[in-house]
Amino acid sequence: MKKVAALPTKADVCNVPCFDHNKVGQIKAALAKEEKKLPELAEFYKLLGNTTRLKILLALAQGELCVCDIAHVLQLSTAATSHQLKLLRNQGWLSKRDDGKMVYYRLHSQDLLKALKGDLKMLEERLG
Amino acid sequence: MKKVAALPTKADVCNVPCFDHNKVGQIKAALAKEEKKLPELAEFYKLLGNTTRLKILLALAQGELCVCDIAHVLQLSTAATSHQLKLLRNQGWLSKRDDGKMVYYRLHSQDLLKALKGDLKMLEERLG
DNA sequence: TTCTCATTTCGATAGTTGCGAAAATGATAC
DNA sequence: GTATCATTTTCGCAACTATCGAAATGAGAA
Repeated sequence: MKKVAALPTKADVCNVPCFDHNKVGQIKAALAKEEKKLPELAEFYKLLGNTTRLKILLALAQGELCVCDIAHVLQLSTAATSHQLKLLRNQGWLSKRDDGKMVYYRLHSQDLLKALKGDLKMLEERLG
Repeated sequence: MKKVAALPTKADVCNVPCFDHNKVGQIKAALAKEEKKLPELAEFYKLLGNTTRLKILLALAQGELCVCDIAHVLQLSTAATSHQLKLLRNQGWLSKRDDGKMVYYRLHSQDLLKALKGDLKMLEERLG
């Protein structure tokens, strides 16, 4: 019966004639497994959905940099830069190295960069 | 002189001693080319930074679906579903096919799905 | 101590988002 | 024609989020 939680009563009979029980059930089943990973994937994409953070990643692709120099590349305050770096660090994409007063950041691995370049290439190559 | 717009005067002499002119200049030059593509890339990631839209894409990976069935898979109203579909369509990732009153959506190509699966795999495989 | 680079906390503002309600569209059926 | 149906669109909002400045705090260097 009630497969749809949001529409408690007569959802499948009266309100939504086009609703195909079987198909929807099938799709839901197929999605069930992948569904668990979607929040993490979405968080990942949210993190990358920002030009400042993308710029940081591309800058660090050139080698490690101190916060101050990153800030100058971004033309941003060190506080704001530090905040963005923290977001990237929190999801495990950056490593830091302390050297006296300075802190140097670098990419934790090349995997992210590879994915990023792959996506960019896909965007550039598509027709429409 | 004034390379940094946000810090009009004496930015490079007094306020920011750690600032390495050469390095920053190098990085900026290296980024110049890729920088133009970043807004588009960020828009792409923003679009994917949402579990509902990711779910739509995975659902359509199974084959074309009408709005109504997608809405049921998502447990969302048709209006809300239509809105999300439009966002995906606007960036060229979906095609639609009219059949009488119904409208069927499908993935415009498999490229997006491939990229998505690639990113997901990368997330799953990383150590940290 | 004092200076410096970096981080963190707080706060505010600006901006975005996701969706409901309702009107509009466009096709079918009667 | 009218009625109905699936979808789209417009409007608007309430809630959430993001980004950053200012200032306090850490932590190392001199």
